[in-house]
Amino acid sequence: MEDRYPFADVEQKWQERWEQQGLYTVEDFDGRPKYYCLEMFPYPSGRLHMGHVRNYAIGDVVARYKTMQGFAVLHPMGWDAFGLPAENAAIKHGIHPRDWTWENIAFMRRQLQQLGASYDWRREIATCHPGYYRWTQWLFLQFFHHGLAYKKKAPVNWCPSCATVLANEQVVGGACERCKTPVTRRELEQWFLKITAYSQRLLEDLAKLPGWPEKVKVMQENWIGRSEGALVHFPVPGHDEGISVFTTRPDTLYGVTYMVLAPEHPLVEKLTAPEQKDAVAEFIARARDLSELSRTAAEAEKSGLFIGAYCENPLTGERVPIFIADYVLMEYGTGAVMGVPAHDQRDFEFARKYGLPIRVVIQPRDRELEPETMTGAYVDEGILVNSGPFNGMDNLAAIRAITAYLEERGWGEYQVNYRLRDWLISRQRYWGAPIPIVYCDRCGTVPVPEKDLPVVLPYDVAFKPTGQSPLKDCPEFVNVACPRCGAPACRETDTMDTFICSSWYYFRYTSPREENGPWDRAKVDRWLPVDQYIGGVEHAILHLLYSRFFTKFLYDIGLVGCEEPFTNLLTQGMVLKDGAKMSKSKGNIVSPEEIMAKYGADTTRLFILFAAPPERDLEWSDQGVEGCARFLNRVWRLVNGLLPELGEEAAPGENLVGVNRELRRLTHQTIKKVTEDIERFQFNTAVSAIMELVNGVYQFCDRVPPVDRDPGAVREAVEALVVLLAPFAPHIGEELWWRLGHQESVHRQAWPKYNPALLVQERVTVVVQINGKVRGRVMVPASATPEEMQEEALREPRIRQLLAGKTMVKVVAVPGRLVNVVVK
RNA sequence: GCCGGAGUGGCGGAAAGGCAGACGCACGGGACUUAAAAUCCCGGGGGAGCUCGCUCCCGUGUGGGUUCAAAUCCCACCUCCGGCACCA
Repeated sequence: MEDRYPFADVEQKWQERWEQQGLYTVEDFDGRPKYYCLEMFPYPSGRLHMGHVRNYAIGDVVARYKTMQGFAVLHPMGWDAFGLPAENAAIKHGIHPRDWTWENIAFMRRQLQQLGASYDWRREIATCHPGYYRWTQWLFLQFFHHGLAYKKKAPVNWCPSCATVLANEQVVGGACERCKTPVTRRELEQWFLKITAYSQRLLEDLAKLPGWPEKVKVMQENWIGRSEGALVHFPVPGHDEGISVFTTRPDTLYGVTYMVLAPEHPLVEKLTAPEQKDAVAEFIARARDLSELSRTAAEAEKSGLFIGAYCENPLTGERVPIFIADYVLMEYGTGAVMGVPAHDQRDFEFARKYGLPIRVVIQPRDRELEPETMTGAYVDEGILVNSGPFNGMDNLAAIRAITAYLEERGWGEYQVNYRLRDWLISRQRYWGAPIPIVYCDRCGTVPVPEKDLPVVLPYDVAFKPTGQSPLKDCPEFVNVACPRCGAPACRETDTMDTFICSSWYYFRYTSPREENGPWDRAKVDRWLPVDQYIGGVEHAILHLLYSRFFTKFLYDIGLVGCEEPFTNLLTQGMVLKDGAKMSKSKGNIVSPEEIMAKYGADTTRLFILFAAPPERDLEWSDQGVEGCARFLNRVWRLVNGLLPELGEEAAPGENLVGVNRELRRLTHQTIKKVTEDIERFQFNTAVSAIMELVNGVYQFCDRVPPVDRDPGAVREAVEALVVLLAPFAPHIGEELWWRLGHQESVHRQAWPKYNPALLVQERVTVVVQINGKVRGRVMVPASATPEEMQEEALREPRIRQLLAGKTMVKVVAVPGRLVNVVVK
């Protein structure tokens, strides 16, 4: 008999058969309730890494489990196929991005099939396919027609190494997310999507997502960064235009002793006094040269410069000196900040450095602040002083009162401000979806008509990171007749940020080959929203926020019926080796190919699911993998060894007692545990429970001679084992299922149900505690009442001995668990 | 600085207020074998006592609290990880 599971043969055999049978194809309308299980699609970088394996192993368990529960499960896979690495490969290795990408896709698709993942490959999509990006372009035009795609000249984050613009989201700590080069600033004409129009809804609707991890919701909340306050207008004597500032603390308005503008603020040039012009110009030049990194670097000294001009505090008519300082950001608020040194730490430091007055306008209730002796700003609550008509008012009340006062006089208004900025989508790159816009001298900016989509990427293009799109050097692409007037015109040569492509792919899976629109509405309504989305936490902000934005927009224009795309979200942890993320530079990469070649897909999957709960980081262990291989061999031997005595289908005997009854109890207990654990995504403990079942059946066989075994009870245990294991280790599950005499895939079986009556034990051991410490245990009938348990516990000689001479204060008895005797 | 999350044996981890350490890895002992591998069985939190069966004490980052009972709940603190960060 084979004593080793021949994984290579078994895996290949079943993968071929599953494909022939179309085991994983799902029809759109088949009467079953739907379940949409989605894993984040990969960038086709070349080959799978362990993070992918983890992601797709988790998704596969969920998809198989839900299928066995009777759902029609949509479980698709595709490729986030546009992006920079393809172009870098072109530059480095002289291979065309398109060819490179399609080769990678072919290789990685093969790897996913080898993993045994249950995808409906008929629904495969790739964002770089014209049949897909045609609709990416079409969706861009919908944004355009609704005024949510616009072009403006803007200071942008520029990566000198990648020679491209980066979205704010792609700048991490002042450096390029991809290559870590410090980001600099440039002024360019760029396309934007107006995500800020959805700030409030993106924030509010987080409350409608109870199935998302708190962590992710908080990260999005911080990213959107809502703050409430007032917009206050400070007139500048001698000028028509005043300075507007946003403040969250209008209650401190009487404490303003200076004003600061961002160096880029348009008013700086107009307001600067003649004698300060040179100094200001020098200051601005220095600020511009500083990269974003050093400018925002930690607690850098705040430097500023008086521009020789004054504005007026609208509440007091007081003269307020105007500074420029690089700590004020043009991108946030109005690019101007009022300085209240007494009640803002940053302003306090700035005022001390430049000798500006500090005026206390909020006094704490328990002491008196003196500007001369203060060592820091007072930012807590208190009572207003030095604040004209508002003296004596509680500062929280004063926020509202002063805002109302400003509004009455037209000096300001209540305002909500967001940190979120519009989404810059232009990329000066080749390998992306072309922005479907034509520039005509006569007609201006003209959208490409829908009938002319897709705007196809030309194949013959030179790849040089020049800072402008390689498409600029491609006359066949650039030169086009204006769609409106027919005159010679030029195409937009920038391509779209790849995050656009991945913001709507989950809709496309429902109708992947649809030609009359981005999707078939009935199919989107059938499948969406995604019931379970699974992927890395690194997408907590970017991808997930953009996808939510797209969905809300599409809902508003009537193209989809849901406002949130992903009902439940599981963010998996990283795969670590020696405590660190696997990376080339650390040389700690474990390749899935090698592991799968050595141990097979089932062992690889099993280990990765068993080693840690899915949300936590997972420490790779070669010995742990070895242990999982050993376990599958153990299952293999157990089931094959029992085959001869199992015979035909047989129901477990009625009213079994003793060991056979105990075996049935173990079987049903395991079904219960595994079901509950999968429901809450505790795959590691689900696998443990299956291991315990295997250990239990081995022990049963060891202790009970064949004549005493109930064949039905044994068959029940073995079949439960195989069926419960199947979502985790689909190949060995299938093979053993057929060996057990079945003629239909294990993956089409109904998920087993446990019988509660069989879980009940006649007698249970309960712990007896004295003052909370375990001092003994007694056997009682499972149905024993607290009183009976107490009686039984107090009859126990050892307990009586320990209680001798003590006064019993009270006794707590928890049925089936314990008796606790409290004594003095 | 602000916001999250986590700290449990040699290791990965388990315990949804009720026997801390399931399951697995590593380790030790035994069986099988000429031998090894594979496999199977048994044993492991720390300390102390002893009639060798068991008994007692201490143990879930630290200190306090709630409770008959706390890894779990509350308060304070320490450490590590993640996110945001001159946000006005």
